[in-house]
Amino acid sequence: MNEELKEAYGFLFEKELLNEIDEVGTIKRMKAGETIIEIGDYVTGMPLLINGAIKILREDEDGDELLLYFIERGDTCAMTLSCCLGQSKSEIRAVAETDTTFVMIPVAKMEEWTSRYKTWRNFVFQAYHARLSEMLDTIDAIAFLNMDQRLMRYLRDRAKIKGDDLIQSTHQEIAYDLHTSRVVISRLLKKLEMEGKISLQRNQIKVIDL
Amino acid sequence: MNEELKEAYGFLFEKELLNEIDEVGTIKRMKAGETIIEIGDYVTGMPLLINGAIKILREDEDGDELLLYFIERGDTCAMTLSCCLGQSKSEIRAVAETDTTFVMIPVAKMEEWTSRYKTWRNFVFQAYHARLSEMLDTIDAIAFLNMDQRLMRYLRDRAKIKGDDLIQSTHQEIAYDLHTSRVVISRLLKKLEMEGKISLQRNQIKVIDL
DNA sequence: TTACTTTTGTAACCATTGTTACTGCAAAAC
DNA sequence: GTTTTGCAGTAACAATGGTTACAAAAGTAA
Repeated sequence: MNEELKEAYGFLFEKELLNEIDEVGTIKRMKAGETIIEIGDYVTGMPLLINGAIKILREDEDGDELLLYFIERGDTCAMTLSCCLGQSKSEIRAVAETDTTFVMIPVAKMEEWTSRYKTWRNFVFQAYHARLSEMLDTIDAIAFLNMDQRLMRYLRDRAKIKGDDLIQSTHQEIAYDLHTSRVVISRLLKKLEMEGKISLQRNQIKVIDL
Repeated sequence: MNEELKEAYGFLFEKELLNEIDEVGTIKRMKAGETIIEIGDYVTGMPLLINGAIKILREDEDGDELLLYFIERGDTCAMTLSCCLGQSKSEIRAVAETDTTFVMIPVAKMEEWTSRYKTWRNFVFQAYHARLSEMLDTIDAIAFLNMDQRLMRYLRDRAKIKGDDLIQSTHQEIAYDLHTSRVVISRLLKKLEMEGKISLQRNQIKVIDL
């Protein structure tokens, strides 16, 4: 049995289910920045995240992006899950935020386990629950917050997920995630630096106190 | 067996499950405008919508509202569902959009049925799926559309749900749903009227061609 | 070193949306 | 009928965020 799998999911699933996962699942590893699922792709499996983090993005017709939320260890992508059950194409893009490891479960098994294992069923429900909550948070942020507050939230999230106060990206990349322009982000970052909340260098932002 | 229940859910659930629903569920009727669930309420049951429509709203700390989506016949509120399983308080407000009839199912039964009935399980998954989709649409609207397009979308939705081109509300009510101000809505409605897309009277909007 | 590319800083300006304030009108209450 | 209340129309202005344009700085390659 794969050790990483056991470590990440051992406390959730019984031995029997873990064995089945180990048997039919395939371990995948992705480098930070690689695209895991593209919009419109047929969803062939469901990823159980073992290590790292994945960011989930939405896109409109013009190709404008928006970050929806991050997925971390012990989580799965309920959106993918949802697509699996509906046999439909992906409505979102998934990109590795850090180097990641996950187990890919074939669609067919998911269905079967849902009736056989109570722990699996609970896991799936809890995944849906978590995703709905994240979506609500995202909606709150877009609808109720100004860009400066959204930016602060974003920086906090990124720092937390990386477990490090140093965020390595360009202003342009942040602008894509928040669906705004580079100039706006530069402007607001400068303001945050003036307020002593962050410090700026080329390609990196250090979170001091957000 | 309740006839309305059979009519709305007969094609989804087997006879046995329908009987159980009929037995433990209580039929509720609400007038348009009545609040069904308030934010912070403990969720004691899950509503299966038989007739009418319910609108689901989100609120921020300042009491500012935002319409998330509508629920129609044959649907349930996945948010409520999610709260049930998590034993938590409601994160949203549900208000009857039209006069509505629904069956309230006690939380305990839900869990039980999830393991016993495949049809129920599918129904629950499909409800989650539908809700995630609606949330995505909502996010798209807020993030990618301007207020005039959001307003058109809103009017179309309301007309469709009511099955009638005549929408009865004040500009202020619309402003609340879209989380903007009355003046902005009046301005945009006037523009739509100029363009021949709607006609305006006090307390009502007639959709002509949106 | 120099030349080139990428990233960031900044100013000036525009567009959309939000705010305040006031008016006229319609319906309901008296 | 008159008065009162709530709704809608509109103007003027403010705030936020988006756009264009250009310069300076930092990093990379030659």
